[in-house]
Amino acid sequence: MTEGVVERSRPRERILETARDMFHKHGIKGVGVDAITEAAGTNKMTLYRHFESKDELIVECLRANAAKAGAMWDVFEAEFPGDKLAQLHAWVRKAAAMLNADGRGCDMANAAAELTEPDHPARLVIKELKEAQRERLVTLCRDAGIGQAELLADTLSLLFEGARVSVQTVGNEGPSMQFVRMAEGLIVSFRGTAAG
Amino acid sequence: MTEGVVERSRPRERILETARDMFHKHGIKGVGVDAITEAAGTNKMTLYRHFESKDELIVECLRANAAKAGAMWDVFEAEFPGDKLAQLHAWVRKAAAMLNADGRGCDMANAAAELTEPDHPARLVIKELKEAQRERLVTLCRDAGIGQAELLADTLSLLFEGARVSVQTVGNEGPSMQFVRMAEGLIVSFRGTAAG
DNA sequence: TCTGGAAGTTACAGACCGGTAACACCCTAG
DNA sequence: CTAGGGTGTTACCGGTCTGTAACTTCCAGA
Repeated sequence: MTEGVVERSRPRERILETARDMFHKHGIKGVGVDAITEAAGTNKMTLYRHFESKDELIVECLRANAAKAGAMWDVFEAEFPGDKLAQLHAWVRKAAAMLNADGRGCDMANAAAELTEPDHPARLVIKELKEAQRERLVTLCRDAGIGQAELLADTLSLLFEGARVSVQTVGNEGPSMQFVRMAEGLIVSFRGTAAG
Repeated sequence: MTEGVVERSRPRERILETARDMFHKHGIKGVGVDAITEAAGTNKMTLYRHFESKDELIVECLRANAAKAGAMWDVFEAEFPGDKLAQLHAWVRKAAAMLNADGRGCDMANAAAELTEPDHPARLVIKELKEAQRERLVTLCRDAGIGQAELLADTLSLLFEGARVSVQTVGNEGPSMQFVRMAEGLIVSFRGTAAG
Protein backbone atom coordinates (compact mmCIF):
# COMPACT_ATOMS: atom_id res chain seq x y z
CA MET A 1 0.00 0.00 0.00
CA THR A 2 2.89 2.34 0.62
CA GLU A 3 3.92 1.90 -3.00
CA GLY A 4 1.40 3.80 -5.08
CA VAL A 5 0.59 2.91 -8.64
CA VAL A 6 2.35 5.07 -11.20
CA GLU A 7 -1.02 6.38 -12.28
CA ARG A 8 -1.59 7.55 -8.74
CA SER A 9 1.84 8.68 -7.71
CA ARG A 10 2.42 11.89 -5.86
CA PRO A 11 0.94 14.97 -7.49
CA ARG A 12 4.36 16.49 -8.07
CA GLU A 13 5.49 13.53 -10.14
CA ARG A 14 2.25 13.45 -12.10
CA ILE A 15 2.50 17.15 -12.87
CA LEU A 16 6.12 16.86 -13.95
CA GLU A 17 5.43 13.83 -16.12
CA THR A 18 2.36 15.35 -17.70
CA ALA A 19 4.07 18.67 -18.32
CA ARG A 20 7.00 16.95 -20.00
CA ASP A 21 4.66 15.13 -22.34
CA MET A 22 2.52 18.15 -23.15
CA PHE A 23 5.43 20.54 -23.60
CA HIS A 24 6.98 18.02 -25.95
CA LYS A 25 3.85 17.58 -28.02
CA HIS A 26 2.41 21.10 -28.08
CA GLY A 27 5.33 23.35 -27.25
CA ILE A 28 5.82 25.36 -24.10
CA LYS A 29 3.80 28.42 -24.98
CA GLY A 30 1.17 26.16 -26.48
CA VAL A 31 0.28 24.68 -23.11
CA GLY A 32 -1.15 26.48 -20.11
CA VAL A 33 -0.83 25.43 -16.50
CA ASP A 34 -4.56 24.80 -16.33
CA ALA A 35 -4.34 22.23 -19.10
CA ILE A 36 -1.37 20.54 -17.44
CA THR A 37 -2.97 20.20 -14.04
CA GLU A 38 -6.24 19.00 -15.49
CA ALA A 39 -4.45 16.34 -17.55
CA ALA A 40 -2.46 15.37 -14.47
CA GLY A 41 -5.65 14.90 -12.52
CA THR A 42 -4.99 17.69 -10.08
CA ASN A 43 -5.37 21.45 -9.90
CA LYS A 44 -3.52 24.68 -10.30
CA MET A 45 -3.03 25.37 -6.60
CA THR A 46 -1.22 22.08 -6.10
CA LEU A 47 1.06 22.89 -9.02
CA TYR A 48 1.98 26.23 -7.48
CA ARG A 49 2.65 24.59 -4.13
CA HIS A 50 5.35 22.45 -5.77
CA PHE A 51 6.69 24.86 -8.40
CA GLU A 52 6.98 28.55 -7.74
CA SER A 53 6.21 29.46 -11.34
CA LYS A 54 5.65 28.02 -14.80
CA ASP A 55 9.24 28.93 -15.64
CA GLU A 56 10.53 26.76 -12.81
CA LEU A 57 8.32 23.92 -14.00
CA ILE A 58 9.82 24.31 -17.47
CA VAL A 59 13.34 24.11 -16.05
CA GLU A 60 12.49 21.01 -14.03
CA CYS A 61 11.01 19.37 -17.13
CA LEU A 62 14.17 20.05 -19.09
CA ARG A 63 16.31 18.59 -16.33
CA ALA A 64 14.09 15.53 -16.13
CA ASN A 65 14.33 15.08 -19.88
CA ALA A 66 18.11 15.27 -19.76
CA ALA A 67 18.25 12.82 -16.89
CA LYS A 68 16.10 10.33 -18.77
CA ALA A 69 18.14 10.79 -21.94
CA GLY A 70 21.38 10.48 -19.99
CA ALA A 71 20.37 7.01 -18.90
CA MET A 72 21.02 5.74 -22.42
CA TRP A 73 24.78 5.97 -21.87
CA ASP A 74 24.53 3.44 -19.09
CA VAL A 75 22.48 1.18 -21.33
CA PHE A 76 25.21 1.32 -23.96
CA GLU A 77 27.84 0.45 -21.39
CA ALA A 78 25.72 -2.43 -20.17
CA GLU A 79 25.15 -3.73 -23.69
CA PHE A 80 28.77 -3.47 -24.81
CA PRO A 81 30.92 -3.39 -21.66
CA GLY A 82 34.23 -1.76 -22.42
CA ASP A 83 33.68 -1.78 -26.18
CA LYS A 84 33.52 1.95 -26.76
CA LEU A 85 33.37 1.67 -30.52
CA ALA A 86 30.35 -0.59 -30.31
CA GLN A 87 28.78 1.91 -27.93
CA LEU A 88 29.36 4.65 -30.47
CA HIS A 89 27.53 2.64 -33.09
CA ALA A 90 24.79 2.01 -30.57
CA TRP A 91 24.48 5.76 -30.17
CA VAL A 92 24.00 6.09 -33.93
CA ARG A 93 21.26 3.48 -33.92
CA LYS A 94 19.60 5.07 -30.92
CA ALA A 95 19.71 8.47 -32.57
CA ALA A 96 18.17 7.08 -35.74
CA ALA A 97 15.43 5.46 -33.71
CA MET A 98 14.62 8.80 -32.10
CA LEU A 99 14.23 10.33 -35.55
CA ASN A 100 11.43 7.95 -36.37
CA ALA A 101 9.87 8.04 -32.91
CA ASP A 102 7.76 11.12 -33.50
CA GLY A 103 7.86 14.25 -35.61
CA ARG A 104 8.91 16.51 -32.79
CA GLY A 105 12.49 17.67 -32.46
CA CYS A 106 14.69 17.98 -29.41
CA ASP A 107 12.83 19.47 -26.46
CA MET A 108 15.77 21.67 -25.50
CA ALA A 109 16.18 23.00 -29.02
CA ASN A 110 12.46 23.64 -29.26
CA ALA A 111 12.49 25.38 -25.90
CA ALA A 112 15.38 27.56 -27.03
CA ALA A 113 13.38 28.49 -30.12
CA GLU A 114 10.38 29.49 -28.04
CA LEU A 115 11.98 31.17 -25.03
CA THR A 116 13.69 34.10 -26.65
CA GLU A 117 14.30 36.30 -23.62
CA PRO A 118 18.10 36.24 -23.25
CA ASP A 119 17.91 35.94 -19.47
CA HIS A 120 15.22 33.31 -19.29
CA PRO A 121 16.20 30.78 -16.61
CA ALA A 122 15.67 27.92 -19.04
CA ARG A 123 18.34 29.20 -21.42
CA LEU A 124 21.06 28.64 -18.84
CA VAL A 125 20.13 25.05 -18.11
CA ILE A 126 19.69 24.31 -21.81
CA LYS A 127 23.22 25.45 -22.49
CA GLU A 128 24.57 23.56 -19.51
CA LEU A 129 22.76 20.34 -20.38
CA LYS A 130 23.72 20.51 -24.05
CA GLU A 131 27.35 21.02 -23.13
CA ALA A 132 27.21 18.02 -20.83
CA GLN A 133 25.79 15.90 -23.63
CA ARG A 134 28.57 17.04 -25.93
CA GLU A 135 31.17 16.11 -23.33
CA ARG A 136 29.82 12.59 -23.09
CA LEU A 137 29.92 12.08 -26.85
CA VAL A 138 33.43 13.51 -27.09
CA THR A 139 34.59 11.21 -24.33
CA LEU A 140 33.01 8.23 -26.02
CA CYS A 141 34.72 9.07 -29.31
CA ARG A 142 38.06 9.56 -27.59
CA ASP A 143 37.75 6.30 -25.66
CA ALA A 144 36.85 4.57 -28.91
CA GLY A 145 40.27 5.49 -30.19
CA ILE A 146 39.21 8.20 -32.60
CA GLY A 147 42.01 10.64 -33.34
CA GLN A 148 40.06 13.83 -33.81
CA ALA A 149 37.47 12.92 -31.20
CA GLU A 150 36.13 16.44 -30.70
CA LEU A 151 35.64 16.99 -34.42
CA LEU A 152 33.85 13.69 -34.92
CA ALA A 153 31.66 14.22 -31.87
CA ASP A 154 30.73 17.72 -33.00
CA THR A 155 30.01 16.55 -36.52
CA LEU A 156 27.79 13.75 -35.30
CA SER A 157 26.08 16.17 -32.93
CA LEU A 158 25.30 18.65 -35.67
CA LEU A 159 24.11 15.92 -38.01
CA PHE A 160 21.76 14.53 -35.39
CA GLU A 161 20.53 17.94 -34.33
CA GLY A 162 19.95 18.85 -37.96
CA ALA A 163 18.16 15.59 -38.62
CA ARG A 164 15.77 16.26 -35.77
CA VAL A 165 14.77 19.67 -37.06
CA SER A 166 14.56 18.26 -40.58
CA VAL A 167 12.09 15.67 -39.38
CA GLN A 168 10.12 18.45 -37.78
CA THR A 169 9.96 20.53 -40.97
CA VAL A 170 9.78 18.08 -43.89
CA GLY A 171 9.05 14.80 -42.15
CA ASN A 172 11.08 11.64 -41.75
CA GLU A 173 11.38 10.87 -45.45
CA GLY A 174 13.61 13.85 -46.21
CA PRO A 175 17.35 14.32 -45.70
CA SER A 176 17.16 12.71 -42.27
CA MET A 177 16.67 9.32 -43.94
CA GLN A 178 20.37 9.32 -44.73
CA PHE A 179 21.45 9.96 -41.15
CA VAL A 180 22.73 6.47 -40.40
CA ARG A 181 24.62 6.28 -43.67
CA MET A 182 26.23 9.66 -42.99
CA ALA A 183 27.13 8.86 -39.40
CA GLU A 184 28.56 5.43 -40.14
CA GLY A 185 30.55 6.84 -43.04
CA LEU A 186 31.99 9.52 -40.80
CA ILE A 187 33.02 7.03 -38.13
CA VAL A 188 34.76 4.87 -40.71
CA SER A 189 36.45 7.90 -42.17
CA PHE A 190 37.65 9.17 -38.80
CA ARG A 191 38.87 5.73 -37.79
CA GLY A 192 40.90 5.62 -40.96
CA THR A 193 42.72 8.80 -40.03
CA ALA A 194 42.96 7.78 -36.40
CA ALA A 195 46.63 7.08 -35.81
CA GLY A 196 48.34 7.20 -32.43
CA MET B 1 6.85 61.96 -55.00
CA THR B 2 5.20 58.86 -56.37
CA GLU B 3 8.13 56.81 -55.04
CA GLY B 4 7.71 56.68 -51.30
CA VAL B 5 10.62 56.28 -48.93
CA VAL B 6 11.08 52.75 -47.65
CA GLU B 7 10.30 54.00 -44.17
CA ARG B 8 6.99 55.22 -45.46
CA SER B 9 6.06 52.53 -47.90
CA ARG B 10 2.60 51.07 -48.07
CA PRO B 11 1.24 49.80 -44.77
CA ARG B 12 1.13 46.23 -46.01
CA GLU B 13 4.84 46.22 -46.73
CA ARG B 14 5.66 47.82 -43.41
CA ILE B 15 3.57 45.30 -41.53
CA LEU B 16 5.13 42.38 -43.39
CA GLU B 17 8.65 43.68 -42.86
CA THR B 18 8.10 44.43 -39.19
CA ALA B 19 6.41 41.10 -38.56
CA ARG B 20 9.29 39.23 -40.19
CA ASP B 21 11.76 40.98 -37.93
CA MET B 22 9.76 40.56 -34.75
CA PHE B 23 8.83 36.92 -35.40
CA HIS B 24 12.50 36.23 -36.01
CA LYS B 25 13.65 37.90 -32.82
CA HIS B 26 10.92 36.98 -30.38
CA GLY B 27 9.23 33.95 -31.90
CA ILE B 28 5.75 33.75 -33.34
CA LYS B 29 3.78 33.19 -30.18
CA GLY B 30 5.95 35.75 -28.45
CA VAL B 31 4.63 38.59 -30.57
CA GLY B 32 1.08 39.86 -30.73
CA VAL B 33 -0.51 41.65 -33.64
CA ASP B 34 -0.86 44.78 -31.53
CA ALA B 35 2.90 44.94 -31.01
CA ILE B 36 3.53 44.38 -34.72
CA THR B 37 1.21 47.11 -35.90
CA GLU B 38 2.49 49.56 -33.35
CA ALA B 39 6.10 48.90 -34.36
CA ALA B 40 5.07 49.23 -37.99
CA GLY B 41 3.54 52.62 -37.30
CA THR B 42 0.02 51.57 -38.09
CA ASN B 43 -2.89 49.86 -36.36
CA LYS B 44 -4.63 46.57 -35.99
CA MET B 45 -7.54 47.32 -38.30
CA THR B 46 -5.20 48.02 -41.18
CA LEU B 47 -3.42 44.73 -40.56
CA TYR B 48 -6.68 42.82 -40.70
CA ARG B 49 -7.65 44.61 -43.90
CA HIS B 50 -4.53 43.18 -45.59
CA PHE B 51 -4.27 39.80 -43.85
CA GLU B 52 -7.31 37.81 -42.92
CA SER B 53 -5.67 36.41 -39.79
CA LYS B 54 -2.41 36.21 -37.90
CA ASP B 55 -1.89 32.77 -39.39
CA GLU B 56 -2.01 34.18 -42.89
CA LEU B 57 0.46 36.86 -41.87
CA ILE B 58 2.76 34.15 -40.57
CA VAL B 59 2.56 32.28 -43.86
CA GLU B 60 3.31 35.44 -45.84
CA CYS B 61 6.30 36.17 -43.62
CA LEU B 62 7.68 32.68 -44.22
CA ARG B 63 7.24 33.07 -47.96
CA ALA B 64 8.94 36.46 -47.88
CA ASN B 65 11.82 34.99 -45.89
CA ALA B 66 12.26 32.19 -48.40
CA ALA B 67 12.14 34.62 -51.30
CA LYS B 68 14.83 36.79 -49.74
CA ALA B 69 16.97 33.76 -48.90
CA GLY B 70 16.45 32.38 -52.39
CA ALA B 71 18.07 35.48 -53.86
CA MET B 72 21.47 34.27 -52.62
CA TRP B 73 21.58 31.65 -55.37
CA ASP B 74 21.50 34.38 -57.97
CA VAL B 75 24.28 36.19 -56.14
CA PHE B 76 26.41 33.06 -56.26
CA GLU B 77 25.78 32.69 -59.98
CA ALA B 78 26.67 36.34 -60.52
CA GLU B 79 29.87 36.01 -58.49
CA PHE B 80 31.07 32.78 -60.10
CA PRO B 81 29.28 32.48 -63.45
CA GLY B 82 29.16 28.89 -64.53
CA ASP B 83 31.61 27.74 -61.83
CA LYS B 84 29.27 25.56 -59.82
CA LEU B 85 31.97 24.26 -57.49
CA ALA B 86 32.93 27.80 -56.55
CA GLN B 87 29.27 28.51 -55.94
CA LEU B 88 29.07 25.54 -53.62
CA HIS B 89 31.97 26.89 -51.61
CA ALA B 90 30.27 30.27 -51.61
CA TRP B 91 27.23 28.59 -50.10
CA VAL B 92 29.41 27.19 -47.31
CA ARG B 93 30.83 30.63 -46.56
CA LYS B 94 27.38 32.21 -46.66
CA ALA B 95 26.04 29.55 -44.31
CA ALA B 96 28.91 30.13 -41.89
CA ALA B 97 28.25 33.86 -41.99
CA MET B 98 24.61 33.25 -41.06
CA LEU B 99 25.75 31.26 -38.03
CA ASN B 100 27.53 34.28 -36.64
CA ALA B 101 24.88 36.78 -37.71
CA ASP B 102 22.67 36.34 -34.66
CA GLY B 103 21.84 33.70 -32.14
CA ARG B 104 18.49 32.85 -33.67
CA GLY B 105 18.07 29.75 -35.78
CA CYS B 106 16.16 29.24 -39.01
CA ASP B 107 12.80 30.97 -38.99
CA MET B 108 11.09 28.01 -40.62
CA ALA B 109 12.55 25.54 -38.17
CA ASN B 110 11.60 27.78 -35.27
CA ALA B 111 8.10 28.18 -36.66
CA ALA B 112 7.79 24.42 -37.00
CA ALA B 113 8.82 24.09 -33.35
CA GLU B 114 6.19 26.56 -32.24
CA LEU B 115 3.24 25.71 -34.47
CA THR B 116 2.49 22.17 -33.41
CA GLU B 117 -1.03 21.77 -34.77
CA PRO B 118 -0.57 19.19 -37.55
CA ASP B 119 -2.90 21.03 -39.91
CA HIS B 120 -1.59 24.53 -39.30
CA PRO B 121 -1.38 26.32 -42.66
CA ALA B 122 2.22 27.27 -41.99
CA ARG B 123 3.35 23.66 -41.76
CA LEU B 124 2.49 23.05 -45.40
CA VAL B 125 4.45 26.01 -46.73
CA ILE B 126 7.39 25.22 -44.44
CA LYS B 127 7.63 21.75 -45.90
CA GLU B 128 7.22 23.04 -49.42
CA LEU B 129 9.83 25.77 -49.02
CA LYS B 130 12.33 23.49 -47.31
CA GLU B 131 11.96 20.94 -50.08
CA ALA B 132 12.57 23.65 -52.67
CA GLN B 133 15.74 24.71 -50.86
CA ARG B 134 16.92 21.11 -50.81
CA GLU B 135 16.31 20.82 -54.53
CA ARG B 136 18.47 23.84 -55.24
CA LEU B 137 21.37 22.51 -53.20
CA VAL B 138 21.11 19.07 -54.78
CA THR B 139 21.13 20.64 -58.24
CA LEU B 140 24.15 22.75 -57.35
CA CYS B 141 26.04 19.69 -56.11
CA ARG B 142 25.11 17.70 -59.19
CA ASP B 143 26.12 20.53 -61.54
CA ALA B 144 29.39 20.82 -59.63
CA GLY B 145 30.19 17.30 -60.75
CA ILE B 146 29.64 15.57 -57.42
CA GLY B 147 28.87 11.90 -57.84
CA GLN B 148 26.53 11.34 -54.91
CA ALA B 149 24.98 14.79 -55.17
CA GLU B 150 21.87 14.02 -53.13
CA LEU B 151 23.86 12.54 -50.28
CA LEU B 152 26.28 15.46 -50.13
CA ALA B 153 23.48 18.01 -50.34
CA ASP B 154 21.54 16.27 -47.59
CA THR B 155 24.61 15.99 -45.40
CA LEU B 156 25.44 19.67 -45.84
CA SER B 157 21.81 20.53 -45.16
CA LEU B 158 21.71 18.59 -41.92
CA LEU B 159 25.04 20.01 -40.80
CA PHE B 160 23.89 23.55 -41.43
CA GLU B 161 20.51 22.99 -39.84
CA GLY B 162 22.18 21.42 -36.84
CA ALA B 163 24.67 24.25 -36.58
CA ARG B 164 21.85 26.79 -36.49
CA VAL B 165 20.08 25.09 -33.60
CA SER B 166 23.41 24.56 -31.86
CA VAL B 167 24.06 28.29 -32.02
CA GLN B 168 20.62 28.81 -30.55
CA THR B 169 21.24 26.48 -27.63
CA VAL B 170 24.92 26.75 -26.69
CA GLY B 171 26.03 29.82 -28.61
CA ASN B 172 28.38 30.27 -31.53
CA GLU B 173 31.46 28.93 -29.74
CA GLY B 174 30.20 25.36 -29.55
CA PRO B 175 30.17 22.61 -32.18
CA SER B 176 29.00 25.07 -34.83
CA MET B 177 32.49 26.59 -34.86
CA GLN B 178 33.67 23.60 -36.87
CA PHE B 179 30.99 23.94 -39.53
CA VAL B 180 33.25 25.25 -42.29
CA ARG B 181 35.89 22.63 -41.62
CA MET B 182 33.27 19.88 -41.70
CA ALA B 183 31.60 21.15 -44.87
CA GLU B 184 34.83 21.69 -46.77
CA GLY B 185 36.08 18.29 -45.74
CA LEU B 186 32.90 16.69 -46.97
CA ILE B 187 33.09 18.41 -50.34
CA VAL B 188 36.68 17.29 -50.79
CA SER B 189 35.75 13.78 -49.76
CA PHE B 190 32.78 13.61 -52.14
CA ARG B 191 34.82 15.03 -55.00
CA GLY B 192 37.37 12.32 -54.44
CA THR B 193 34.76 9.64 -54.92
CA ALA B 194 33.14 11.54 -57.76
CA ALA B 195 33.83 9.48 -60.85
CA GLY B 196 31.87 9.71 -64.08
C1' DT C 1 -14.05 70.88 -56.26
C1' DC C 2 -16.06 66.68 -55.39
C1' DT C 3 -15.86 61.79 -54.35
C1' DG C 4 -14.48 57.24 -53.03
C1' DG C 5 -11.42 54.27 -51.10
C1' DA C 6 -7.55 53.53 -48.00
C1' DA C 7 -5.98 54.34 -43.55
C1' DG C 8 -6.39 55.81 -38.57
C1' DT C 9 -8.99 55.79 -34.05
C1' DT C 10 -11.52 54.13 -30.27
C1' DA C 11 -13.91 50.86 -28.07
C1' DC C 12 -15.17 46.47 -27.36
C1' DA C 13 -16.10 41.20 -27.34
C1' DG C 14 -14.77 36.77 -25.76
C1' DA C 15 -11.31 33.88 -24.59
C1' DC C 16 -7.17 32.58 -22.32
C1' DC C 17 -3.11 33.43 -19.54
C1' DG C 18 -0.18 33.05 -14.98
C1' DG C 19 -0.86 33.44 -10.32
C1' DT C 20 -3.35 34.01 -5.63
C1' DA C 21 -6.84 33.87 -1.66
C1' DA C 22 -9.87 31.51 1.25
C1' DC C 23 -11.76 27.58 2.65
C1' DA C 24 -13.20 22.56 2.88
C1' DC C 25 -11.52 17.97 2.93
C1' DC C 26 -9.06 13.73 3.88
C1' DC C 27 -5.67 10.77 5.48
C1' DT C 28 -2.01 9.55 8.13
C1' DA C 29 1.24 9.98 12.16
C1' DG C 30 1.17 10.54 16.86
C1' DC D 1 -9.17 10.22 18.85
C1' DT D 2 -6.92 14.13 17.37
C1' DA D 3 -3.99 17.37 15.15
C1' DG D 4 -1.85 18.90 11.05
C1' DG D 5 -0.09 18.86 6.56
C1' DG D 6 -1.04 17.79 1.83
C1' DT D 7 -4.66 18.18 -1.33
C1' DG D 8 -8.98 19.68 -3.70
C1' DT D 9 -12.40 23.38 -4.87
C1' DT D 10 -14.09 27.73 -6.17
C1' DA D 11 -13.63 32.19 -7.16
C1' DC D 12 -11.09 35.80 -8.44
C1' DC D 13 -7.28 39.38 -10.17
C1' DG D 14 -5.07 41.90 -13.74
C1' DG D 15 -3.26 41.32 -17.99
C1' DT D 16 -2.93 39.83 -22.85
C1' DC D 17 -4.55 37.66 -26.87
C1' DT D 18 -7.05 37.55 -31.72
C1' DG D 19 -10.51 39.65 -34.09
C1' DT D 20 -14.47 43.05 -35.03
C1' DA D 21 -17.64 47.31 -35.20
C1' DA D 22 -18.44 51.98 -35.98
C1' DC D 23 -16.77 56.07 -37.01
C1' DT D 24 -13.47 59.74 -38.59
C1' DT D 25 -9.70 61.49 -41.36
C1' DC D 26 -7.00 61.92 -45.24
C1' DC D 27 -5.60 61.95 -49.90
C1' DA D 28 -5.46 61.02 -54.74
C1' DG D 29 -7.88 60.99 -59.07
C1' DA D 30 -11.69 62.57 -62.02
